Amino acid sequence: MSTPQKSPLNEPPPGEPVAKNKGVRADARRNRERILAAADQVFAESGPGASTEQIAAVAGTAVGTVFRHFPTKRALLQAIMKDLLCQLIGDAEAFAADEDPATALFAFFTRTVDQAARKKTVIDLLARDGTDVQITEAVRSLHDAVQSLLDAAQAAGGVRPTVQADEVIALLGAMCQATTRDSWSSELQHRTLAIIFEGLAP
Amino acid sequence: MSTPQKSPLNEPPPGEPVAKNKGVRADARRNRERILAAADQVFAESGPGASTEQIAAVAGTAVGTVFRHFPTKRALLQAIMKDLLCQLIGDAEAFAADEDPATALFAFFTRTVDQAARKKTVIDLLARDGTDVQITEAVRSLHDAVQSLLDAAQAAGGVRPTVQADEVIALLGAMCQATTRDSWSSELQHRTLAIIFEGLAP
DNA sequence: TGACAAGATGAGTCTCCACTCATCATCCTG
DNA sequence: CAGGATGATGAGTGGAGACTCATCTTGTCA
Repeated sequence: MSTPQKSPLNEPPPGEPVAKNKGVRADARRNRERILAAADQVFAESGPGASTEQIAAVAGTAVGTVFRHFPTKRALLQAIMKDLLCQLIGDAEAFAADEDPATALFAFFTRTVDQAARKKTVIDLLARDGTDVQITEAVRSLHDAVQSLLDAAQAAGGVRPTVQADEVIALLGAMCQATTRDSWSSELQHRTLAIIFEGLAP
Repeated sequence: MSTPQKSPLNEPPPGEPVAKNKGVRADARRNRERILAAADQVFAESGPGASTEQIAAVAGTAVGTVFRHFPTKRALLQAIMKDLLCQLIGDAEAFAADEDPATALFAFFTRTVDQAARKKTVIDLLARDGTDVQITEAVRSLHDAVQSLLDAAQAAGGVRPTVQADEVIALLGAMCQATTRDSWSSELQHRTLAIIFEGLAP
C-alpha cells in the first residue's frame, strides 16, 4: 500500500498548446501518437464499435498501454473527435480565406460530407454534444466558423438571409450521419446536396 | 435423438395475408403480439442496443419465448422494421388521398420525421437495406409510394420536375436519423425541414 | 554507467448479453 | 376430459469486450 500505483498521464493540465509535455518520456509520447492514429483508422473503418484490443494491435502496443494513455474507451473516442473537430474548423477557415464567400460555405459543406463518408467517427461528433467540456467547446468553435462562413455568404448574396447557422449545422450533421450509415453512391450524395444548396440559395 | 427438438414457428409460409395462422395455438399468437409490441416500445426508448431480456420483461414472457418466436435478435428487429415500413406506406397513401398533391409530399415528409423523433427504430429502417429480402421488398414499396406522391406533386407544380424519388428518400432518411440521434428542438427541426422543402420547390 | 522511476506488457477478471435446452405448463382434438 | 403435441420457462453456456495489476523493460539523469 505504498500507493505509487498509477500516474494519470492522460491529458496533463493543458499548460500550453501541447508545450512539448515536459516530463513525459519519449516513448510514451510516441505511443500516444501511434494509438491516436490507430484509433482514428480503426474507428474510421469499423465504427465506434471497434474493440480496444483491435486498436492496440494496429498501434503495435499492448492493451494496457492504450488504457494507460486513455483511461476509458470513451476518452479515446473523445480525443479523436476533438482532433476531427479541430480539423473541420481548420477547413472552414481555409475555405473562408480561399474561395469567394458565396461558394465557400457550399464547398465546406461538400468537403465535410465527403470526408464523413470515409470517417465513420464524425457521426457522433456533430450529433451528440453531451460528452465533455472540451468537446462542447470545440463544437462552439465550429459553430462560430460556420457562422462566419454563413455571414460572408449572405453578405455576398449567395445564401438567403433568413437562414441561421444552427440550421446549416443541423443539415450538415444529418448528411454526415446519413452518408456514413449506409453508403449512398457519391452521385446520389451530390444530387441530394444539390437540393439542400438549392434550399439555402436566395 | 428422436429430434422433435424444435418447431420453427417463426413466420410460417405466408399462406395468405395472415390467414388466422391455422394450426398455431392461441397463447402463442398472443405472445407473439406482446413481444412485438414490447420490442417496439423498448427499441423505441433505448435504441437497438436494448437487451432481449429487457424486451421479454416488458412483454411479460421469458427470454426463451422471445427466441422461440424470433430466432435472432436481428430477426426481431427486422419484424419491427417491416411493420414500421408498412405503416409508413399506409401514411403515404393516406396523404395522397386526402391532401392536395402539392402539399401531400411535404405533409408525409414532416409526419415521418416527427414520428422518427419518437421511434428510434426508424433510423436503421430507412438507412440500411442489406438486411433481408422482405425488408428490401418493403423498402421498394415505400419507394413506390414516395414516387406516386412525388409524381402528383410535380404534376401539380409543387415540386421541381428534376427531383427524383431516391433523393427524397435519402433526405427523408437523413432527417429521421438526425432528429433521432440527438434531440433537436422541434422548432429547429421544422426550420431545417423548411429549408429542404425550399430546395424541393420549383 | 548504474539505478530508479516512468512506462509497457498481457494474462486474467468482471460484466453483459445473445442464445440453448431439459423440464414443466397449456392448449386442443377426439 | 385424457393425452399428446405445441409452446413456455429460466438457469445455464459461451463468447466478446472493457478494464486491471503484478511484473518486466526502458528512458533518463546524475
